Amino acid sequence: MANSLNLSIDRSSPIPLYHQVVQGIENLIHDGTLVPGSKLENEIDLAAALNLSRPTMRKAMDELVRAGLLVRKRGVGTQVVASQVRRPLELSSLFDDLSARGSKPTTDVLTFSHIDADAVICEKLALPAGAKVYHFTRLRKVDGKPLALMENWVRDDVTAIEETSLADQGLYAILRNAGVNFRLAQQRIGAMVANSYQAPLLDTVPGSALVTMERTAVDDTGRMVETGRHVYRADQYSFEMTLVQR
Amino acid sequence: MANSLNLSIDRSSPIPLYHQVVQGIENLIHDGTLVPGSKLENEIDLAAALNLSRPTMRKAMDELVRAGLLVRKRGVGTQVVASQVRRPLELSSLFDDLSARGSKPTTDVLTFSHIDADAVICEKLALPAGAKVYHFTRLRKVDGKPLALMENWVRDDVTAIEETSLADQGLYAILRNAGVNFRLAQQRIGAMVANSYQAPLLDTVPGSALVTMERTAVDDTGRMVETGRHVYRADQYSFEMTLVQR
DNA sequence: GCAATTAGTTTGTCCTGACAATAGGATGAT
DNA sequence: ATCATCCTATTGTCAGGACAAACTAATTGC
Repeated sequence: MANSLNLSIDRSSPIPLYHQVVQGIENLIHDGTLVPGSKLENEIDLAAALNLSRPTMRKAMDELVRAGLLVRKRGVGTQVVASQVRRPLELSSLFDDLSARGSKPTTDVLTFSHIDADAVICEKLALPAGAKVYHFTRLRKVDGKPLALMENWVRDDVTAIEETSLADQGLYAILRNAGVNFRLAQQRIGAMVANSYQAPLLDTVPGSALVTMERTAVDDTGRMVETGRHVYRADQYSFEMTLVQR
Repeated sequence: MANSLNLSIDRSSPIPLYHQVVQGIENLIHDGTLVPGSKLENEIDLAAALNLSRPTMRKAMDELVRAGLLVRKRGVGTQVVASQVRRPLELSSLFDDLSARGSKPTTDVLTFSHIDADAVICEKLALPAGAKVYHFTRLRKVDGKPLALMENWVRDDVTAIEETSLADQGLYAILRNAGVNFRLAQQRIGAMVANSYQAPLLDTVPGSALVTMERTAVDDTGRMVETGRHVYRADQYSFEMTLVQR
């Protein structure tokens, strides 16, 4: 069972060795070479087989354990988790997620303004009173059918935002292009029933179930760049994630 | 700004050094000694100040970065994230969460049976056809008010479950006591509107919003031990989490 | 004055080596 | 046969060193 993984490591590549191992094992699990429940060789031998040091091998396996693909037990070994693992939902935008799945998301910009932030928004973005922010609401459709109604506030000292660019691409893509490196986000997921404003926009009826998501995103300098409140049609969207015990 | 952290490391303690550092810095952030946005000393000096090696210091900081408390940038340094940090919601049970918050959760066991798993459950728990499982539905109340309606299936080869013990403690506590070490869970969060069965149990009206959660938990041997479908009153519960970019 | 180069700081990656802790099976004694 | 003990395999923790890459700021050259 414990066959040495058939991986190729490119030491001249700019991408870190441990990350190459992560991707390699991920692929082996995805294409079925590593079947769920099977045991891996011990990390010492694996490292030797790939001409890597043990810490590097360990770092790769750590990532996979955190991602929920592997399970380790001291004195026993490492196993492939028996589950059809979905992407552990990292910090990404809805637009990117949908695009990656092959759907074609479109965006209608419903409102767009550059305004003084009210007290609540100043609080959420840790801005001084009187700061200005971009505020806009968008309707996200996929294959022509409405999926999400999104309201966002973005601090205006990171980049200028044009209404037209919001129609073309996701908010996160715009901010990334402007040099913003997102690091983490605080998120809250709940539920509500559609009101008479939301229902027609989402092509549903008042009283139908909606998933709500509030998020505030922080960049690599510790600034809170963006906060927003989104609602999704519950029959077309839900949040999947993998929780890992530490 | 860059004052050496005032931490005490106990080398004789059984808890790992890096974890002591994690807890120490967590406490400093919580009690306000390390204010949001402030810069930490560089890892080399910090390690030296605590008489630790750099890898150990780094491992501690890695954890804190993953937990969303710190933000690092090459060539620049490490900062405390400017956010009112909530617990990143790990793999824990509702019962434990509520208890930790000081609430007093109670449980009504509505149904309890030991049955043949149907095809869907066998699929979810990766069990062979014809395997038996425990199936039960519970109503979780806090301070006497209903909060969640929970339906669960547990494979029966991990431990025997008594209906009476479910009323006293959380499911995860029972399984942990039986020697089950949970490692990860796949989770999906969505929304629905209360139907005529759920509404009276949750002390609300049909048509009100509910948060739905489906979860399958895996233990350290890779077995899928438990799967369940829970619904929560949307006005009393939501899921909070911190997403970290890797 | 302004841009390009350079130097210094800090985190990122990778290596080697060592010992500890745990799980599980093998072994031995009762 | 059953229980306790030992042994082995494997992961967990920790140290110390080396170089690379990215960012900042100062210096230099024009």
